[in-house]
Amino acid sequence: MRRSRVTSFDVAEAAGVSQSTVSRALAGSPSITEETRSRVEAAAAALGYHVDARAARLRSGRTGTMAIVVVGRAGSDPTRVSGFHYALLGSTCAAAAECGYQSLVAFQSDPGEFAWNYVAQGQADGLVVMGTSVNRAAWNDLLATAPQGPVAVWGAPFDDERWVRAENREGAVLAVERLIAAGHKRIGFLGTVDAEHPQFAERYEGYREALVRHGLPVGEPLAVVGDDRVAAGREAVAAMLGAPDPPDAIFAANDAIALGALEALGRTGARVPEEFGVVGFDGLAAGVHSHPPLTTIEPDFAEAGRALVSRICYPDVEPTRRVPVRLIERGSVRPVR
Amino acid sequence: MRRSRVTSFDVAEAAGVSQSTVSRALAGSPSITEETRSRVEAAAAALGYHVDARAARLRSGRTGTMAIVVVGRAGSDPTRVSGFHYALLGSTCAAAAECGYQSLVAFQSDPGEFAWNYVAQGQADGLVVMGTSVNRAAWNDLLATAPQGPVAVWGAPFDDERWVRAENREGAVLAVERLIAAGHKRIGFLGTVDAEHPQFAERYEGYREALVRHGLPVGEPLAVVGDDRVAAGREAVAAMLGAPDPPDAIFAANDAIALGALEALGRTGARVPEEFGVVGFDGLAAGVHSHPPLTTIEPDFAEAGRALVSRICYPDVEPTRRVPVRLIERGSVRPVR
DNA sequence: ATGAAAGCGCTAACAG
DNA sequence: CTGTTAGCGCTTTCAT
Repeated sequence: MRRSRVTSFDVAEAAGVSQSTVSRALAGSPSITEETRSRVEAAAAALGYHVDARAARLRSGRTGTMAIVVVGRAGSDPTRVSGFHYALLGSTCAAAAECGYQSLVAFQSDPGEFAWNYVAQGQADGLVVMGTSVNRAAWNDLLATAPQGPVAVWGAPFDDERWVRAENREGAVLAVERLIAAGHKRIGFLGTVDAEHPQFAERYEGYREALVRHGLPVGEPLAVVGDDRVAAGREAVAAMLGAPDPPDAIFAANDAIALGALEALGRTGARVPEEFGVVGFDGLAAGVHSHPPLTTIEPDFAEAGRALVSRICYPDVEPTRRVPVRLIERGSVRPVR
Repeated sequence: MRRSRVTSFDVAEAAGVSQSTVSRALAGSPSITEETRSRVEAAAAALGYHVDARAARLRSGRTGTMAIVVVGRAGSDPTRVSGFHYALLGSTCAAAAECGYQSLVAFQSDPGEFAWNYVAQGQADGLVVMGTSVNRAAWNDLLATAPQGPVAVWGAPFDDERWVRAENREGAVLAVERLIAAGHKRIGFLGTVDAEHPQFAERYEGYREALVRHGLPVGEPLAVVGDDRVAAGREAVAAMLGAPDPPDAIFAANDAIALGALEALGRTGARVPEEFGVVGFDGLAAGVHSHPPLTTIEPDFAEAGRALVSRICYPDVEPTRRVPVRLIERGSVRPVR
């Protein structure tokens, strides 16, 4: 006859204390003698006891869990989520663990699977949403639902008080100054700049700022069309090179676009980095193996995870909204002379 | 004065039914009139009521949650988890959602953070573990802990009854036959084959089988050393090319090794794919942007996720252990003449 | 520093 | 088909 679940009462009996003492001892309450605590811990270990999270959560009202939603492109499966968002997801889970939180993760891309009310359902204490800005339906649904509890957002195509972002402007300045240092004079910007792409707009701002500061011509942003950024980058580069007075370097609004650009450049026979420079943004792992390897601006992922998570773990402290970035030298810009 | 949480009693009162009817109606019990159900649903919506998962879980004993642990390399952060495991993680979360399960995910790489007893703690109904086989400490810890509840495993360096794997042998046959079709005669195998690498051993088996079948010479597996597979692949290829009678094509045990090999090959000036063929295994996204793009064997990720998850959702049905694979033609093998 | 008692909000067994 | 009732196992007052 199999005994039912070991409860804190069983441990209490074995340790010769009350059930509430067991609870306190195992929860690390300071008002428990070290001696009592170790007796309780020994009894718990002997019986193979584990606090039942279901009961603890019901009673305390907290869940110790963070809901993390990764928004993908409409109609696509999680396999095709960008490496950037995977890295950010990983860092966010790690940051949550640092705060003693678990991570409930959901990949959502299509209407019908959108769900944000994890807090209302008692599944989590807060919500982190990250993903591609191109999925308007998802972001609109998030806006319309107005989930309760603390929320932190990365990648939304709108400005509100909940976002966390990379230092996009500063990163763009780094990128462009690197190209300038390599001797490039006509530097183009690859990326759509409009209200739907606030991150790209910030990067364009930094691009402009750096060029103006150095007295170099500022190009119009060359819009990339389509949700497939790589393909978009490929096509945009073709358009750019076909125009009169083409650039001799480009700063791409992100690595996916830059990777597409690199491909197209390779096909036209442009010599990168000897004659043509390329810098991306995001720190994509795929850029390590591209030809040539992609020089890029990488946000500090660990800090990004912490910034997102701290809005939920520490809702009362002033939130960090900007995450520092750094230049990763790989091989798509020639060495500084 | 803020009212406390809306409960099923409030909904019951508003709908003029008993509390248990509310519970049944919202849980989709078939023994509820459609008329009653819609009245309850209307009341619930009007009050903004959501079933409290904490209470439901305590009472029912189930959690509707799957714990997914991603094992990384010792001392590394989640940012450096392989793209393969990210894709598998995504597919597993998606498969869990298909079964109506939530996914609690944890990245673990170092002793001190290992935790497998999610079921004992009432956090999940089962456990999926995936990750790199090189982290012996983690896998040993898993073995030693023997967590309760259903468990499914991908990537462990040992054989037991819980693993799920790709059709490694069949995939290797596909890879090697593709190289043979391209006219290659001396095909090498890049990867360590020993008890710690059961997946590589299976791939070597398929490699051997295909070559024997076609009457071609079977090479010894060329061990790759170090946990960084890319670097290992780079070095192994150098060794292979330095040996007498070097191969004119290689099948790498996985894409990371193949990517390293491609790099080293490029540096030595070998012309891939015109004179030298390379095929990898895993379907890594980074292989899309390598030079040349990497031809590879890709497991069906969606099926992999389902196979893992079904061990937890449907513990009574005969589990699927093998996941089908397919050849992804990219560009590292020349066209069939 | 510890014990006694209450009750979190729900599901499920049992009636009717 | 619906109502009544009894807990699930814990955390947290309130005592002592």
